[in-house]
Amino acid sequence: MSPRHSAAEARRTRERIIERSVDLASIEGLEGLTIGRLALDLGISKSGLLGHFGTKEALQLAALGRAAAIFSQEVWRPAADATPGLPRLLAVCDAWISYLEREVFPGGCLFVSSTFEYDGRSGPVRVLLQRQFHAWEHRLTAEVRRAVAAGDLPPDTDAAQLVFELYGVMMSLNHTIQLHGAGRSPARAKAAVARLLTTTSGSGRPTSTPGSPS
Amino acid sequence: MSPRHSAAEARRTRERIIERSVDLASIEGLEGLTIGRLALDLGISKSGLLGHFGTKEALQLAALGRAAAIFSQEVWRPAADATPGLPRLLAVCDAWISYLEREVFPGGCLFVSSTFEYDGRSGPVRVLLQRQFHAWEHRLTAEVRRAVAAGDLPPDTDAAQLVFELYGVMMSLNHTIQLHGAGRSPARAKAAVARLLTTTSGSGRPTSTPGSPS
DNA sequence: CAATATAGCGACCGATCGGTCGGACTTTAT
DNA sequence: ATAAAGTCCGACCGATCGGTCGCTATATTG
Repeated sequence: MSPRHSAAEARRTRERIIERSVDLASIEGLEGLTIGRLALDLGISKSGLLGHFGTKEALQLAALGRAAAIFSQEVWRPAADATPGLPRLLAVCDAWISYLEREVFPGGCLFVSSTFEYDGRSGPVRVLLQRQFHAWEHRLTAEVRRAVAAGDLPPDTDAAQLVFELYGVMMSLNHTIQLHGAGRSPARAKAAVARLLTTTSGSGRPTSTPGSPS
Repeated sequence: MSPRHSAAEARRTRERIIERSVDLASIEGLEGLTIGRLALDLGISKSGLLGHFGTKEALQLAALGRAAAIFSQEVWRPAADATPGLPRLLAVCDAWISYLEREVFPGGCLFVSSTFEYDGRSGPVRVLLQRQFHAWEHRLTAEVRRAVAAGDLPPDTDAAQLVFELYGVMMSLNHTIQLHGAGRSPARAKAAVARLLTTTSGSGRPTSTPGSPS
């Protein structure tokens, strides 16, 4: 049906491969993603699939790149319209929590799981992961600093420290969702973010029960 | 050299296998741990190794059990002598950070990485992981409640929320160490814990730069 | 001492892994 | 029309996977 060997169709095939790879890798891991299984899943041949990338590693890098695009689309873009500084930071965190809650990647955030998969090894995949994390960290830190400059966060705020802790909240959320199911954890994550980013005068006391936990 | 087929020697062999499995699994992952590699590494045969456990899954479960014992030894026991409640909680967090900082498992906390490896699957390994996490969570929560009862934490403290956030700090620390190297992250983790567990009157404001960051 | 149990070994199994190769076929460029 | 480029396939490769099956050698039991 239809031309199956045109250049345009080839690009579509490549896209399909990458898309499926991202989903599969989030479940089985970047290494657990196998060419044969992927090809069978897509109804194409192993060699036809591999012809698009050459090696499995190239496919992994492509999948990671696509995952970054999806993450950016899901977490950063919804907050792009918010005013820079604290409002955008809050919007990012909301989108981030929603992204984890909706399980955009069926097996949990691909970056986090890939990091734990590749933390002991070396090679291009690990390097790309490091760069991606660093970039995201940089984006967040810059936003925190903007919030500080705007006076929405205390002037002595340690931006890197705040980002470190925000990360922790999101990783705890991701972990809980994947292992135990969502449950109350999204609400907990929201509460934690609020406590980290909201400097209501008087009480910054941590972890007290919120009024309405929904 | 020496009797190599005695029952006592067999137990020692089994121990050696499990110990090595824990280390290898923390680097390569529970699934990436392969029988052949492990046997070669220990200088024994594949079949001789597998004879002790029957299946790879049994070996994985044994490794997870051993990892739990090590974790308990490293994180819980140093705090066992502290008085229950907040002091013990602080001691646990200190030991926890130290455990991550010293990289007791060379590839990072085995439980965390295993969770991300198995979160999409099912079977005995995942079930054991769930139980182990639940047990640890329970331990921590009980300690938080004890601290609340003793008046060392505010009476309206949400214990589960606090544990959720402590988890996040430790996971962020683990992640940072494994991906970027330790650097300032242990200090950040300590600051985060202090902010979560210390209720100095007046300022509970988050993430301000500490006086001496070492 | 004889009988039994078992630790460990070497050879081997089917399955699957990532990857290669040559050709069939279609599109595109000339 | 013809040549060049490119997509995709089926067959195949060596390596490795988890696991099985006798077998030997030793330790334990009676």
